[in-house]
Amino acid sequence: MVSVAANPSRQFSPHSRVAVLLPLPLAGLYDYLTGVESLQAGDFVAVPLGRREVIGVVWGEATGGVAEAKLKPVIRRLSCPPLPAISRKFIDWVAGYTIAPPGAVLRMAMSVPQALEPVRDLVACRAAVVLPEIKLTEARRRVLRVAGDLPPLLPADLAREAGVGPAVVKGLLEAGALEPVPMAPPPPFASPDPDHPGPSLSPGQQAAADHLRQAVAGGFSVSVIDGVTGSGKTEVYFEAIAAGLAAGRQSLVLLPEIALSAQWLERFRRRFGVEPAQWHSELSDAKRRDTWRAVAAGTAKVVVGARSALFLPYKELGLLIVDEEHDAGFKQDDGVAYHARDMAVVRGQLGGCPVVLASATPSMETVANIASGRYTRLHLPDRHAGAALPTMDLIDLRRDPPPRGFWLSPLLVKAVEDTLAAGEQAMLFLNRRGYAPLTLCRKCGHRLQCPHCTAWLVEHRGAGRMVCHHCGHHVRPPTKCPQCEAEDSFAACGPGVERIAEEAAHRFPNARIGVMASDTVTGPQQAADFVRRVAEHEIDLLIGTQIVAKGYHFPLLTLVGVVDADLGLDGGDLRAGERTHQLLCQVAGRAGRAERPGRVLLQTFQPAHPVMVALTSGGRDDFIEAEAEARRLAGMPPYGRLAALIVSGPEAGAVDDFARKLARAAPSLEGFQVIGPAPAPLALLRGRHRRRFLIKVRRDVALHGPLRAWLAAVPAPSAIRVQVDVDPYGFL
DNA sequence: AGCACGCCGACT
DNA sequence: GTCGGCGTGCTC
Repeated sequence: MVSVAANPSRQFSPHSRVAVLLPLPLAGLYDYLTGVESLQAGDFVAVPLGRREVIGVVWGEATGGVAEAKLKPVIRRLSCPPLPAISRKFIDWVAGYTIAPPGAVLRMAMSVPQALEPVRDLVACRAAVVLPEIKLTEARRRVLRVAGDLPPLLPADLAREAGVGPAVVKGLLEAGALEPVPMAPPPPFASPDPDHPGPSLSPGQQAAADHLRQAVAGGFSVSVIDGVTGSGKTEVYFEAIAAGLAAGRQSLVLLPEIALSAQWLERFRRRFGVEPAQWHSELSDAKRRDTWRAVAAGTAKVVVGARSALFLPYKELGLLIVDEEHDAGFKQDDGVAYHARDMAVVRGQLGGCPVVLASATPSMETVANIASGRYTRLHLPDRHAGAALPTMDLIDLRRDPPPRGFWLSPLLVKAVEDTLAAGEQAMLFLNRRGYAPLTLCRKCGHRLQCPHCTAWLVEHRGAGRMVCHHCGHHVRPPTKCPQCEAEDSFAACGPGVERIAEEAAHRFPNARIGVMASDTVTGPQQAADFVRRVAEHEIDLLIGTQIVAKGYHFPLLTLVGVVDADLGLDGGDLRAGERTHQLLCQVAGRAGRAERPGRVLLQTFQPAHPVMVALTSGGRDDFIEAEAEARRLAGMPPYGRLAALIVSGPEAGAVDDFARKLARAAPSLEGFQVIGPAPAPLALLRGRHRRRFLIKVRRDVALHGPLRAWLAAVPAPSAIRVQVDVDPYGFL
């Protein structure tokens, strides 16, 4: 099934055949006749498919497995630059590894169909010198006035400026009252200046930067910048980018939450004088199109983006950087299930260029790769500018519990009061959106549940809704219990950030409180605005979920209170301990980054848990060693390999039947263990019943071959979907 | 992924 | 009697 792109320079002469990869989840390549044009591998072509026209990519020689009479000719070759050979190899590799159809991977690389069409000459318009005889309506007058006052504008912009519909402008153009003027193409992405004066580096940073500069001059390598929050990892890898720029090659920086990293962009601008090209889901169509083209043309020298930026058609990528490499946001669970960090390493290998991973809390996978000598560790032990690491202390909730119906221990309340009294800022962290995670009836015990998922409905009091966090289903809070019909009998159980905000407003009546969660802060603009309000001290007490843990820097923030440090430890998840440790380290890093010392208080019921001990007695290495030992003994990643199969369908019975059939056909091989079927962690999701297999494979045993053969031997009925997740992370 | 074909309920 | 719901199947 893995199709390997043939000899990249291969030409396909007229009246022969080519294999074309279409950006669809089809099983393989489709053959076409070349027509009168000569083609080469990588060319974008329009081809007929059924009764529609689809754009695909010439992948190589025809596969020949289809009847002669079925072959149709290629319609035309697009004039855009061909998809580079490395991109094609990468797509094949990712498809093979993730057991996804290559076309599904190509689709990620072709997310901007408009970018493939020739650059359209934009035509602006200005008022004609000689006004022809036309009927002047009020709308037309406004347009002509604006056109006279402003430089030539695109018709759509002119209409907007004049406050009229586009038809008015069109009419004036046709009448000759406006005349078209050719407009300059959109400004190219400004080249970042490697010699722009930037901040000076500490000796430790300098040494790491020197190593990276050398790496950029060589071929494939993986370096890991391992440094506590505030140690200046970003400035170090900026020097690698500078070296890449000097060598005239492109660099890619992957961030887990690009849309929310206004502060990162600002740092980049300070170092290089301009903003980099950006790639994320909130870009406008026009911006996406221009960025895609600039990446393909090689004029976008530095791209910062979310994981999907990995699949852009770089002309000459010379460096990949994955910041916060431990972040679970790099794992895509739907569609093609891939981990952007791991695929970035593969992309570096295929392109023969260095890869840099950066984190304050490297993943167990990365730690293992450092230990085996595959990755080189660059350690930055100190916080920049001599700032001290925050002190971390536990609040034992068994000994110092909050009053009934409250969630903040008196010790934490006192600490917040002291901090606010000193004119500093505090943050309360709780990784749970909404008001309360569970609502039940006091009379009969009925719990409000999502009709489509195995999940409770979460009360969002601000929005006046009960929301399912898995499928988005929402209802107005019911007044009567759907089970026993008791009136006003509901009790909110447990806290979410909204409830903590309510408690904080009661405890700290004079504090200006701001809540930051993914449902209150949506989009880069709002995030930037919120960050500004905190930075300018318009907010005293910041209350937030995961989203506040990510890389923001607030000089006056000296206290972080973690409301529920145990959250995420239970659930039997393989990575629960690792993830909790990383998240809490990340959150702790928000405290006291300037000259003011920071303090972190962790509320826990399990003060003896290895994660809590590691956090408070500074034993990160001990924790990692213990975690690694446990994983090694259990044959779990990174010392063994996992794959997950999710079988899903609308009917529970049919899903079970098929899962049993799969189980009977499971390969029985030494070191290849099939566990399941079992109800998936979300046994019902979006109305689909789900069963899960876990495949646990020894490191020295092949995973892909047997897995592919197994799946091919048991074709799924059309109503049933089998999702494969190699190296699963979360719950899929 | 589209877009067909195909077979059962509420409309002109 | 038809319009149209979306289940199933194919596209070189």
